[in-house]
Amino acid sequence: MQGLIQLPKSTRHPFNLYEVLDGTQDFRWKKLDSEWYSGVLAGKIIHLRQTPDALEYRSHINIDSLLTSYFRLDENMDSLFAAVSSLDSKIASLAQAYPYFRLLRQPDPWECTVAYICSATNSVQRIKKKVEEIALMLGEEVELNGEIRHKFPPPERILEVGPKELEYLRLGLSRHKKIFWAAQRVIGNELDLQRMADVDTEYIEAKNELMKLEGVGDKISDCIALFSLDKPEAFPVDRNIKNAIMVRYGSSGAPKTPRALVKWGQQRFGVYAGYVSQLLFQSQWRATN
DNA sequence: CGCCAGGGTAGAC
DNA sequence: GTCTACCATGGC
Repeated sequence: MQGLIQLPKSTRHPFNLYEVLDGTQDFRWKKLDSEWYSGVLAGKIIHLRQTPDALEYRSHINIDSLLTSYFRLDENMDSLFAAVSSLDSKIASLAQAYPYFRLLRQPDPWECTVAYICSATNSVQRIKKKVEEIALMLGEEVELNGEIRHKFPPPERILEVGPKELEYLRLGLSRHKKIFWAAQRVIGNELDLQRMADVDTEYIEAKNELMKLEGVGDKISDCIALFSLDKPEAFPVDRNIKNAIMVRYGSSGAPKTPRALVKWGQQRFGVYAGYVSQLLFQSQWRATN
């Protein structure tokens, strides 16, 4: 079927599909041609393009609510940025410099967890390649308009095939074992990702639970919490964020150790910390790519 | 060939 | 609490 979703009318922060999907948060989007993108979201294959005032999709079922949630189309970016801008003038100018900025709400915390375990010490291109290879090898096939993609394999599937199978993918840093152990914890109910995504589960509890996984420390747990668990106070700090902060605030305006930077960001930006982290990342990313 | 990338970890202090 | 060598792989 085809679907059409009217886009929110914001002049300051208009929606731009191509800017958003070119971002580095969700690794499974592919360009089909000059207009259409292909993705696999919540186990559904989706084709997407933007018309002047709407988001157009092809899929097997109605995914209006899935896409509205994913792109946070019900969120008013103007008032969000007005609120952050009032806290900090440097962030205010970043919001102006990156009007197409969007924070995605990824529907599958398991996929997000595996993807970000793969992200450590890897380039975006390589993460995309490896995540796609995991889906290709172990995920169920899905088809739309002649295009074949694969769902991201659930933890059950990882457990079923064991770590050996993943080893062939050469994920590096013993990640085949880390992903297998993560699947074990999820299936054994030691880690309840659905509960972590619940609004009643505090950010800090979700983060502590995630950090019990091998290969998940401060930065990656914050990425998972921010991107797929709806915890906006998460403030992932990597080299890009650190550099972006150093450039703007200097050594006297901000701390230098990663741990202290997390605390600094969260105290300064509160429930907007995650948005600010992504904005800072964006600026650094665009400057070096 | 060797060097580097760069987040997490264990072990050092 | 902080510092550092190491991890596995691929790009250069």
